[in-house]
Amino acid sequence: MGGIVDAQKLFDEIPDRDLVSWNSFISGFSRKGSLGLCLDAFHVMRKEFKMAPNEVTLVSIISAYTDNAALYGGRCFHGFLVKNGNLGEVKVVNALINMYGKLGMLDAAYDLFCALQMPNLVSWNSLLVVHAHRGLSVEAMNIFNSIRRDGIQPDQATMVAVLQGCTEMGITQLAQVLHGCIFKCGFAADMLVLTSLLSLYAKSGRLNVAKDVFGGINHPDRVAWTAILASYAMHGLGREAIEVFGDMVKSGVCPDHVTFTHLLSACSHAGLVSEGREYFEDMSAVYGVQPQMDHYSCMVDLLGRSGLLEDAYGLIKKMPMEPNTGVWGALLGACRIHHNIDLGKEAAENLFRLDSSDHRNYIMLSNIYSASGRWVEASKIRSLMKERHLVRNIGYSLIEHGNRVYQFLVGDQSHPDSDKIYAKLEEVIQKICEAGLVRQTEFVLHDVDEDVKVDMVNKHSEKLALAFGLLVTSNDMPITIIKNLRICGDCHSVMKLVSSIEKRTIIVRDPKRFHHFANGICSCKDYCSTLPTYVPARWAAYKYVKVITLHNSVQVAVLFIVHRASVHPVVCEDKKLV
DNA sequence: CTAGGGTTAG
Repeated sequence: MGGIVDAQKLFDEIPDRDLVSWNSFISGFSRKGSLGLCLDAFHVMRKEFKMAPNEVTLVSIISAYTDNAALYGGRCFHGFLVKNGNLGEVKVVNALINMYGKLGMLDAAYDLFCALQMPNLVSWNSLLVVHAHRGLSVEAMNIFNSIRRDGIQPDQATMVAVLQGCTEMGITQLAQVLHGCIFKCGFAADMLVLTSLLSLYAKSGRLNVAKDVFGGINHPDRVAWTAILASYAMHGLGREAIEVFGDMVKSGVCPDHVTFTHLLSACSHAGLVSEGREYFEDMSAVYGVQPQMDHYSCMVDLLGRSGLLEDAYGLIKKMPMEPNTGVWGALLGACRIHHNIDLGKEAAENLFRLDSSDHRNYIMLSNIYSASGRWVEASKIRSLMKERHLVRNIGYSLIEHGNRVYQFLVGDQSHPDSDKIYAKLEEVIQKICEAGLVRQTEFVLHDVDEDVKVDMVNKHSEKLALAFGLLVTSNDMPITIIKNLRICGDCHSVMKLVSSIEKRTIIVRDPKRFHHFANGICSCKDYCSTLPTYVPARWAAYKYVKVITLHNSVQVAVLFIVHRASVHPVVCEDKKLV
């Protein structure tokens, strides 16, 4: 809409047409997210005022490309910079590293970094952050190691990024080593770093250690309080999360929208419907936080899970904004639990309308149909999925033993002791079947015989990891399994029974939360998923998972050599030992 | 130029 004219008119009102004015003008547009105006101003500045940009100008423009996810334009601009010899300034290259990293071109980011004569700490951090944000834990650790090996003193941003990068793996040993680094590098009293650390511990299954780290923070702020509250919620301790909320308010720290998201989710998973309703009312009335889309999702989830499907639906109808996929997804999930096909269909239709590229939406609807024996409809959805090339992917489970992390895929036979693992699994399953295990196979999407279904379910990666854990760990240690998918209903029942029959504590982290199994019950109060194992889209970016998808018999072990408070993870790819 | 906490369908 006449961008150049607007930009010029606006600029005419500024008295000093020097570089500083131009830069503040351009960075203003950049911050507001208007890439078009940003470029118009740049054009006018160069062509009409014959002004040469400096690094501030260029960084603002690159940021605008990044924020607008304009990869093509960004690459052209990169070419323009090369042509004009503008890449001498480290800040400009750092901005480009950030742009490529955020827009998914990690190789380009890496190449730019390597071409730098003198990378500064921000260059390193940018490279680290883009890998950490993609969940590339091993790469993030390698970058962190390089920083330490080069004798560079990491700063707050480095520490935060490496801690975030490791959360995806949820490896306790890694958290402990990084904890050591934090002390060694002088961040023992840094609230931002400690907040990330407690979050990492919580996500590695060590809620108690997370609690200790939180206890060591002087005057925790809103974010730190929210992090510990979220940790309790994630571990299924709804009542405790509510207590934390009370303590937070008592200590004079104001909750914000993120705090309420976790609080409502805690109420939902603890089945505390009336408390959740109260907090939903209070958040705007008492704390001045207006409910956003996420809070409506949480409320729909809370009401829906507890069986109040009509209330949940009523809330959706009353929402002041157009419900998004999250809200409909929460309703659909509730419909699955309570077998409400009509409402579930409406939710699924809305999901299709809003996003027909997400394979989860197909699975959910297909699942609703197959759960009620409507195989024709279920198979229609499945073929639609196939038609649209929405492929299913592989699930895996990680388990620590010694200094190694073992990864099991669905039906994995690559472990050298695979025979023993399968034998142990069979023995355990037989034992718990005798104890009355009811197999849950309704989430198998294929219309096959019951015993085939049981066979498919028996090979789930978490069951293999569990059998491995039973074989190699001592009886007094909990078995901790990290999964890339939600745990399925059958595995969930198996874990519960094994915990009571074998008298073991089993901890399973799925992408959303923890399940603590002990004495035949689970901390999630059975609000678990009952879905087949599909990899969510974001996992497709994982390099080491990709390797496995290509060669099914590759065993990946991440080996950590702990060496003077620095970690050197090495990915070993041992071919299957036949 | 990097920069803490993130739930809800899987």
